[in-house]
Amino acid sequence: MAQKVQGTEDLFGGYMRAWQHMTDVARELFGSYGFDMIETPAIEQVDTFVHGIGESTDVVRKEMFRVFSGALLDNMLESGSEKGLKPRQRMAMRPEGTAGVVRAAVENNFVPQGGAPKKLWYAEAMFRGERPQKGRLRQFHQVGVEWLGAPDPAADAECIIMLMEFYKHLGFGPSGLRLMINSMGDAACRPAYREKVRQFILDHADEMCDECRERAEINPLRAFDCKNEHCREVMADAPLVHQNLCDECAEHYAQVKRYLDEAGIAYVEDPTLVRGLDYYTRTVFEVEAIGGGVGAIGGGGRYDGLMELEGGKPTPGIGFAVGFERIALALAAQGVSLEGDEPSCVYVACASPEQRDAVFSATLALRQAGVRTEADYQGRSLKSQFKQADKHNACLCVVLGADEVASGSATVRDMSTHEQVSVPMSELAAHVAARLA
RNA sequence: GUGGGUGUAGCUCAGUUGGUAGAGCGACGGACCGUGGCUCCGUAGGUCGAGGGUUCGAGACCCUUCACCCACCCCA
Repeated sequence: MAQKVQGTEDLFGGYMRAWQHMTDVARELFGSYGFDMIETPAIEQVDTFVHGIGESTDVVRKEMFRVFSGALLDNMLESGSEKGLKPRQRMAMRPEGTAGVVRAAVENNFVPQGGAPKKLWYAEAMFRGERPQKGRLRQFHQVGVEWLGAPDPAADAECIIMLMEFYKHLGFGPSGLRLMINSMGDAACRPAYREKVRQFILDHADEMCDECRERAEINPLRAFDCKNEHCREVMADAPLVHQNLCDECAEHYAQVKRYLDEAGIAYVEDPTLVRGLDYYTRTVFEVEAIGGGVGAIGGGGRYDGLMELEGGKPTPGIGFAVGFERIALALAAQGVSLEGDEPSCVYVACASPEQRDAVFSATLALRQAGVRTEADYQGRSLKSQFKQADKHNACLCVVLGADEVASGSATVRDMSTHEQVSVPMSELAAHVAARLA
């Protein structure tokens, strides 16, 4: 039997409705904050991700699905190298949303010199070549926002407020989430801090794991996240970012916190919070679901240097992304289901096959009146048709039998009260539509 | 990439020291034949993931393979 690709899922039924519900909530909430929807291509040039996400990150180094045309791939296999390919021939499936949106912003000049900020949101599939496990797929879905051209710390705070509001609308209780924030500094202070941490690790190299020694050169800040207990102990004495922020970054961070306090947003400051994508500057944040065992269900931050990395003019930016699959798991762990029932409908039944044509006419009229209508297409008995009506969540059942057809009427049964009324066929659609309204 | 686990009816699973498969739920049908959700009765569904081996005989044992799940890493 044909099989789906590892780590991918078919979205259908209640699960599909859950994803749609999430995007509906996003459209409404983000729309009220002035965000417009954007859809960027699922494939981009590799360089778009390398420049944005960072060459040293795991996401870029080993998790991107590279894409080549068949002919190109044959040539590469023959020559044993992808050298000589033009940049636009080197493509990858997007592993996250920000790089592509920022690329689109550069290309379409969304934020012209002196122009107003651009606020965008998206709901798309992302692709990462990881081993699947709980809350981790190779093709998964994210909803995210990007707010470009707004350096004000109010933007950071509003982003976080909107994110927390989003979780609330999806059904998370106030105690079900933990928001963590941090500042990573900027081009003025991060390099020096990074060097301090690098030096610290090198000074304690003999006490730390191999991985952390490697991290010293590649991404020293990541050593704070090491799972090795001893490394954690050592890193507890490492210089913290808060004492090493430049004045501008310190004030920005303080202002963000003041705004969050005013909005009544609970947060935990985590000086070791280091997001895995290199483009972040200053404010970073992450949201964890308490229980459910899926870890982070959303995160984001400021990326004031990213537009330049993608070849645009210096333009500040901030955004976040949340994972649909993980949110569904986390909510389920808290006893909340995102999955909706099949919407209710009107079922048209016939007492015997002689009335099949009348059923056809009635369904036609009902659907033209905008009513979600179901009928039998297997020649089932009337009893069985009623069972089907139940399965389809019918609120009304229209019955057409010999008597009804003879008198030009229809029997309309209310499925919950069992009340039945006779309605002239010519008024059926209007009658049903009125009762559903 | 590393480590652990599981693959038996549509679903969740049981299958005892090897004797060619069962339950619950679901589906379908029926309970005086133009009326559902409850109850009762009945019916149908399985190349036991795939291939090979040991054996008189394997769902159970061995090998190979595929798929999925979980954990590490990293992240949503």
